[in-house]
Amino acid sequence: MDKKYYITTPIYYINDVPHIGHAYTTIAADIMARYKRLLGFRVFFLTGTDEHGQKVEKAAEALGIHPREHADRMVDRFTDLWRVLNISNTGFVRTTEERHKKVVRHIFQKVFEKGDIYLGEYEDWYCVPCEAYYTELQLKDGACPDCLRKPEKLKEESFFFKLSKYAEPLLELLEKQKDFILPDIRYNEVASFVKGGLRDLSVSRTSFQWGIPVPGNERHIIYVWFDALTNYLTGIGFLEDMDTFNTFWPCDAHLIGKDILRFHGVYWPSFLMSYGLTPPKHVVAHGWWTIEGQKMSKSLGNVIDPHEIVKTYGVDEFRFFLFREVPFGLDGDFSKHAIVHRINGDLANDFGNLTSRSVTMIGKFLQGKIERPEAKGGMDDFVEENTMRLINEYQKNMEVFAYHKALQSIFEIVSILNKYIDSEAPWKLAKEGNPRIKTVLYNIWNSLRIVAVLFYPFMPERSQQIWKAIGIGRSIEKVSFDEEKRFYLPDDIATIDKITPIFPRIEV
RNA sequence: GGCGGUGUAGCUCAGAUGGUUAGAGCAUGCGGCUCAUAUCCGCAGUGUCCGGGGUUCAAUUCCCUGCACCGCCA
Repeated sequence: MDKKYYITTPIYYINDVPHIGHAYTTIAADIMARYKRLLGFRVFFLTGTDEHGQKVEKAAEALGIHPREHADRMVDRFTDLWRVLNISNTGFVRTTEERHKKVVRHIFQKVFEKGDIYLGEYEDWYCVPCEAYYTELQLKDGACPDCLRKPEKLKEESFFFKLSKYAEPLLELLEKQKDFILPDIRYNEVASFVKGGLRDLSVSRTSFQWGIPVPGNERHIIYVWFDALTNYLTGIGFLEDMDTFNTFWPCDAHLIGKDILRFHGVYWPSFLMSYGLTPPKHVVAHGWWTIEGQKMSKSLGNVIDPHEIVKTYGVDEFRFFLFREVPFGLDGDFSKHAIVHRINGDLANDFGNLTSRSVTMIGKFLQGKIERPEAKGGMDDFVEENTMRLINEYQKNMEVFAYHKALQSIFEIVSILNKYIDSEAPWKLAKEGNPRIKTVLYNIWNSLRIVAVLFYPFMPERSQQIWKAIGIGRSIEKVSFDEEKRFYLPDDIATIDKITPIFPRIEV
């Protein structure tokens, strides 16, 4: 059976400058995409940009240009960053593309014909910067409860989606797919929201023009979330290329920030059920990053440009830090001290130094040639057994996006290897002319090769460098995980010599 | 206000269907090695396991209550 995997990031709103939060979600998706490819899956990895809405319209107006032109300028900021961060997406949707508008109109039309969308009227307060609607009660002293800016009062004719009709089906979905929402801590949040009763959702606006008009009633623009969520269908060829679409739908995982959980955990599956498509398998919500202990905000001026971090610390180091530092799902704090600490402690001292000492010993004691083991003893079996055990742990954790735990498993192997080197003291075996030196270095070489594979989804470039350093010429991204997760002796290893540190210490 | 969660070593956290010495990483102190990026390895710790009450032979682990913090909703 053909193994396939479909993973998405949200489409990012082009009015924001890409920051650590965007990078985080996208790297998280990239890690899974790379991991699944190693396992032999056909992966579709989709990201994109959300380009409609009042905010874009107003920004363009302020610049005196057409919103489309504004969007064209802004979208590069995202694609540039993805290139810098080594994002391996296979698709990219812009909501202004014709193929997308076609899909949105189609879905809207069908859902309307089914009777799940009807014309009504509502009165609400709308906060333009937040793109959010509030009832009179939700306002805080007449201001937006989120950003405290003054909202606009709206009384409009609007199309409504019969969300209320889907409370029961949603509860059934949540009951049937206990892992629909990941991590667990977010599950109740969605469940209790649904249990609290759902009111019908306004899915059109007449207050601005920049968007996709409602079919048959062009005065109305389709609500940004109805428009945006639908990108997950567009991206894999819905309507245009149904073969591809049918291969990859239903989606395996939508990665999102916790702030848009409701849209993905409640609205999106409802839209899909109404249209008649299977809801996604998982919605994975992660936490937020603070910067040096403070909430990220434009007014504080502490929004960090990911380009800067990459320039200072390196792409892989940045990718690594984000998932090593914080349990996936929880909030985290980004600070210079923390990233330097992680790089020096985990990467330079523990892992990098392990690589250096291993490579050097193979060069010195075996003249750069790994050989088949002859005699066993000491901790030899312990190393192989535990490497195998920890590979399993790693895989279990990767499957549920517990990246931090997966990384912990890798570092347990690293730690075992450092202890192993110490207890077996290859330099002594060499001096004694003990043949077990071959066994010990064979084991170290094998574990190290595997560790590089395990690290690969997180640090693709560094992993490749390590493979090269231990004499493997193959491209690490093309290997089969199952082939590599065993101890063996390939016949095409290059001579192994010295290396310059792969993760140099950062002196402070 | 309603629902849910959390509160364990200096810091970040793990953990026990209740039962002998409650764990890991980081940070701190001491010792060892020399293959290695002044890296690595070993040892040493310290804890009213949030407060109060209850169930029990026995609770930090279960129940109730209080406090603090967090999330979602209104």
